[in-house]
Amino acid sequence: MRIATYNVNGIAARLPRLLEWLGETKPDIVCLQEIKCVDGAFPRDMVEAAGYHVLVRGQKGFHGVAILSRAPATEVRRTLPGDDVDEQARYLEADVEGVRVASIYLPNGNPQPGPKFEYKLAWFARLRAHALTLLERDRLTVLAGDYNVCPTDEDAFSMREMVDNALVQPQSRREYRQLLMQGWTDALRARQPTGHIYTFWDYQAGAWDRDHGLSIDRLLLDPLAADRLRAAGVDKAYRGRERASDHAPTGIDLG
DNA sequence: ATGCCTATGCGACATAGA
Repeated sequence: MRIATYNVNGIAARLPRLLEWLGETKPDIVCLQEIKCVDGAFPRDMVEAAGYHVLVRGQKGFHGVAILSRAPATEVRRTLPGDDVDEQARYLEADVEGVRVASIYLPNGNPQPGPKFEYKLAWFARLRAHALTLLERDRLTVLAGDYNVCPTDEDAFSMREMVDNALVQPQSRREYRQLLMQGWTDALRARQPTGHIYTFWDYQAGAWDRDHGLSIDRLLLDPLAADRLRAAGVDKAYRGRERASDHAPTGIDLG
C-alpha cells in the first residue's frame, strides 16, 4: 500500500500537476495540504474521475487539508482536539482499509517570536496530546503532512540563512522530538538515516536550481506501520515541472 | 538589510507562505 503526502499550495492552480502525479504514481492514500479553498470549491469531480474518494476540510483562501483514497474512507475527525475556537483548517483524520491516517498542516510560525509562533507551539502541543491517544489504540496509523519543522541542521540547506526562522527554533524542534519520542517512526529518516531528504524548495532566489531545500514534509508511523515499511521517498521530479508546487510529493510503501 | 516568487481574495495591492 502506497501512502503519500503532498502540499499542493493551491488546489486550483495545482490540479493538472496533481492529476498527472496520481496517474503516474497511483498512490492508494494521499494527504493533501494547503488546498486553499472551501469544501465546495474542491475539484471533487476531476479527482473522483481519476479514481479517488475525497474527504475535504477546507477554508477560504488559506490552509485547508484533504484525504484522497482509492478505497472508500470514513472521516474520523476534522479538527484537532484542545481548542474550540481554532478556525484554521489544518487537520483531517480518516480510516481507510484498516489504516488510520491523518492529513496534517502544522502552522508555519513565522515571524518569530510573536503570536504566530505561539500558535505553532500550542498547535504542536495539541497534536502531541492527540497523537498519544492514537498510539494507545494500537492500530495501523500514519500521520502524514507538512510539519513545518526542520528537526536537525541537516534538514535545512543553510542554518546561516535559517537561523531566525520558526522552522529551526529549539522550541519547534523540541516539540517534534517529543512527538517522535512517544513511539513514532519518521519513515524517511528510517530509510535514510543521514544526508539531505529535501521536500520543499522556495520559489525565490533560485532555490530549486541551487538545491536550497528544506526537509519538512514527513510521514510518522506507529510501531505496526513501521514494521511494514518497505520504501520511502520524495517524488522530487514534480518540483521541477511547469507550475509546480514549492513542495514535492513524499510517500511510503507499506508491505 | 532586503527582496527574490507564487497563490489567493472582491483585487487594481495586501497577506501569507517557509
